Amino acid sequence: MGRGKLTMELICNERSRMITYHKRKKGLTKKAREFQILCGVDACVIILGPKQNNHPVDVETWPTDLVEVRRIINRFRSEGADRKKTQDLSYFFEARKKKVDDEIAKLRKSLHGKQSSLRGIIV
Amino acid sequence: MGRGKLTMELICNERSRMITYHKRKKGLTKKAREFQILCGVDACVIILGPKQNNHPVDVETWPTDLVEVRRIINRFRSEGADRKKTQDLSYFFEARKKKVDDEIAKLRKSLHGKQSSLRGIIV
DNA sequence: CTGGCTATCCTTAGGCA
DNA sequence: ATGCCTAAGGATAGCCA
Repeated sequence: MGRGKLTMELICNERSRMITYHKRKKGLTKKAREFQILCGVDACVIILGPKQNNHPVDVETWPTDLVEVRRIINRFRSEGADRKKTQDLSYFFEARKKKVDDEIAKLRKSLHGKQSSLRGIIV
Repeated sequence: MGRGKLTMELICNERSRMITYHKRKKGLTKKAREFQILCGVDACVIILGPKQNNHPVDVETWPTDLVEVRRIINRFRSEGADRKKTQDLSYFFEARKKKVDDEIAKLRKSLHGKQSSLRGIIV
């Protein structure tokens, strides 16, 4: 954009990169805001800026209200994870592991005093 | 944009809203991708679509890899919260309270046997 | 709905003060 | 760094097939 096309790769010149960082950070959050308003949906953007010497990392979010950000993350964690269960392997395995853990816990509980019968069985 | 300006408010017509939803969702994630590549930063977008009858909520993220999304959320939780300590009131007060509590604890400890000198002073 | 098309508006890279 | 300016390229609302 601007005066001349930009190849889609990391901007080498640090000064240009920082300027573009600030400009596009603003543009991205603006788009998120418009998207949310126009379409009436929850949209959340989290930006973790470049590491700078003697500065904490620049953090920017949309919405700016961290309570809102957390709310959307929580919705994502529950509804999003649910939605993607069959697509995302790690979630799948996490869910399966939990199920197995719960089963084991239940067994342990109901088997008090029956330990002998479990000799040689890994529980 | 497009043919004519758009007022920044919820699009009433449901059909138009859905079309715009899909178009802008694509645009937003593209911007996030470009931003990440050009500037070499962690950027994460979470979109929770409109509720539809007989459909689970449409969830879209950038990056599409949920492991990456979680990594960025975790970075945000740790570094982000840290960064905003001085901006976010709840964090600010939490931090201040802790500091005061620590001071009080320290005082109490070092003043064993000197209680009389604190008579009338709230500690 | 799904996928182009395009007139218009928007974003922004590079300059400059 | 900090903030405007502007030309070019990008995004997209409304249409149409």
